[in-house]
Amino acid sequence: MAEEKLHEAIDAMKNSGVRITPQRHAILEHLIQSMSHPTADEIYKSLEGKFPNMSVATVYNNLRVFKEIGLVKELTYGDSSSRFDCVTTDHYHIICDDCGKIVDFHYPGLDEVETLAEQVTGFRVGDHRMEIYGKCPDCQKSKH
Amino acid sequence: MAEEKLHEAIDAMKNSGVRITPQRHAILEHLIQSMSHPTADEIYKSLEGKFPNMSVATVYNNLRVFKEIGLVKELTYGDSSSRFDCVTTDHYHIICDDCGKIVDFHYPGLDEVETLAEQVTGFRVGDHRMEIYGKCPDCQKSKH
DNA sequence: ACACTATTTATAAACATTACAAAGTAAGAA
DNA sequence: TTCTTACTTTGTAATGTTTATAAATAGTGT
Repeated sequence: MAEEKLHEAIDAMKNSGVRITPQRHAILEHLIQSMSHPTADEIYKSLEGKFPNMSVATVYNNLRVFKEIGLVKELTYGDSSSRFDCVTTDHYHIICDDCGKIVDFHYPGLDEVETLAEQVTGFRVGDHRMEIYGKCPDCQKSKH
Repeated sequence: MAEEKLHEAIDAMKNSGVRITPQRHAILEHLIQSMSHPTADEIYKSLEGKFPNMSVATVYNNLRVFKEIGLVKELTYGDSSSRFDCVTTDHYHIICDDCGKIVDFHYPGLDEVETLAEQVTGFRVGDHRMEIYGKCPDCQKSKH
């Protein structure tokens, strides 16, 4: 499953003429395997073991490359640092206001919204993002 | 119209026990009158004339206060700096991938999505945000 | 294996945002 | 009105993320 996605991603890179380096391989693998939505720094730290000499710049560079190919999406919430999410299936995120937990949330998609937006604004729409905010079950229990 | 909104905002501040300073008044006024979605720095610069001694910190401090009262929303896109939007009526934003222009876009709201999200994830939902991305009419013409 | 070019690395720089302490001021009480 | 107190502002320094740069390195097609 994860193997499969990794191969697909590598194929996408080949098709885009992007070189496959060990660092890129590892960053992608981490993004696919980790169920979380890591920051650039978290990725950097978690690969320190395998790549003691890897630079933070490499992480940022490659996340940008992945974004440009469309393999990865950047999530900019209120916090200081961006989070990165492997684009696999269409899904949205629901975020806890208290503890910051991010949970994937599948929804049919909002094609009608995109269509209406095109008509109203004259834009040619390519994409959209949505996040839902609330209080996760754990934080609801600990009502302080 | 703008006058009215300003008064409402000031009342909201009074009710929350937040002091009304000239700086806060000016920042709010600017946010309401400007049809754009300014960054903290843009607000700071545009008030240089009236408040030559105002600190950037004041702008940030007060934007945080306004956010806490619910008068203002912070918009974090891919760019480096956040943008701030006066909460008036429910609306979404459509953003040009090329030139970064932000256009307001009214839509009935996505209550069903919130409801479904509650059921699926167990969160208690409070809010959501959505942005649509595309190419604005101007940038469509100048096909480079 | 070679050559060409993209990529990595290390470091410094840029940038937005926050922290802090001292000076100033809004707002209610006397 | 004046006083008092706690909240705000200011100026500056610090923090933290992200980008720029140049030299060293390593993929990839031939």
